[in-house]
Amino acid sequence: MNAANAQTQDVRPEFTGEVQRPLRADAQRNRDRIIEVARAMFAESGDAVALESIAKDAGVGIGTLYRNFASREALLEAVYAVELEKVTTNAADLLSRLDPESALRAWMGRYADFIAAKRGILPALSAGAAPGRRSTTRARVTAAIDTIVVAGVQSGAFRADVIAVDITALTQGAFIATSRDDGPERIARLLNLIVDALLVNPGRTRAS
Amino acid sequence: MNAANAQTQDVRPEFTGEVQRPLRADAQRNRDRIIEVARAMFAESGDAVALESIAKDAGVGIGTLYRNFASREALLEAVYAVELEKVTTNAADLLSRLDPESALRAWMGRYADFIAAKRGILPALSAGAAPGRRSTTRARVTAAIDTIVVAGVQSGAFRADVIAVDITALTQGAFIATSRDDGPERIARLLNLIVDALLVNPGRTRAS
DNA sequence: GGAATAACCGGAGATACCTCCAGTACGGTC
DNA sequence: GACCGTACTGGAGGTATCTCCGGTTATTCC
Repeated sequence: MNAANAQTQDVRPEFTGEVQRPLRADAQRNRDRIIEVARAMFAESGDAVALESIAKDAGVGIGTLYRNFASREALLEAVYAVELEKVTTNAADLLSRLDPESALRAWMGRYADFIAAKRGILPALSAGAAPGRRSTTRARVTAAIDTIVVAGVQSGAFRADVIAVDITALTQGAFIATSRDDGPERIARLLNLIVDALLVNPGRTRAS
Repeated sequence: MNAANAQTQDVRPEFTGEVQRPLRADAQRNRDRIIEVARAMFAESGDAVALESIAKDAGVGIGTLYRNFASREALLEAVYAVELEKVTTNAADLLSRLDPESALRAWMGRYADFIAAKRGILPALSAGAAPGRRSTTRARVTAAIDTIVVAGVQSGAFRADVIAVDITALTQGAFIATSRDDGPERIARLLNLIVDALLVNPGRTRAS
């Protein structure tokens, strides 16, 4: 059971925009309906909803749900993809108006707000780190961070030996390692520490 | 495993703040046997062992296992408690031989080695962050880190506004947010970033 | 030693996750 | 509009987690 074939190439990446091979019309309908129902049920009943009840409400069998979303985490990713997109695409905008350090802090603040509102996505973040899995969430977040990091390195504000993917790991790790009970100021402190670690000259921004 | 039992005796699941009566003799025997069997099976078959098979091998019902360990994570914590203790008690020793920064780096290295060897404990770390749960693992790790952090703040090497529990969160987050596939150098990079964030004058240790 | 009474046992059962595959129906072709 | 290949369906079933409670022991008190 543990030596299952990890090469399920049939797994379709959850990508809202582009489609690599169009689904059959009925399949696309089912897929859309599952996401829609899942979003509604997650919003109403929290993140502990049974996948079977989502499938039932969407009028499909559990098998159909699992064919589209290989795991609960994959479904979570798809459900929150639209809202996450707003956060990630914001990086370039922030960067055009702020210096890299401020942009990174601002971006992380928005990301933290998103996570705070959608804590149900945390299992997807954990799963994104797992060996075999592909996480589009993680890839998008890393891309957003990379935009800012590159700018910061070029401007000389950030250390040159820093990699965006490491910042993603630390940031998501900070979310996972804290709970809802910890207030937003706790998360803010952790994120500030992470940003401080990137700065060539961190002295000036240290306060609190 | 000779004197291992004495160590796990007082790690009762719930602490109510009151003095707790010792377990009944048969209950204590069962509890010890469960931990012993679990340790053996985790070591042999990895962390995906069914709890029912652990209970069976220990000669108890699944109900008895769950009465002693409210979840898989609680059992993992108990199993690895002895080895974790070696890591946490090491902090004071390192501190007596090294400056705070070096001690922290060395300690984190040992902690990382422990995690790498016992990756099965990671779910317990995640669970330790959950709202209602009490994690003795997390408390012990934080105590160890605190020892070093306090020394570093006093010596002026570390920022004064830093809290051990935040370092615990970032450190454990770094473990959770990476996978076994990421080599040890990946973890080392993340841990170094965390330590750098604490330093008042980080410039000198930055190399790579 | 022999009740009395907590404390503890253990496994059946409820629930959820995920897999598998025989059957169904879509969409291109003629 | 009928045919055919195949993409897709859906739910039964296997496995694991965790709960519940009638029954069984250990311990205490006489």
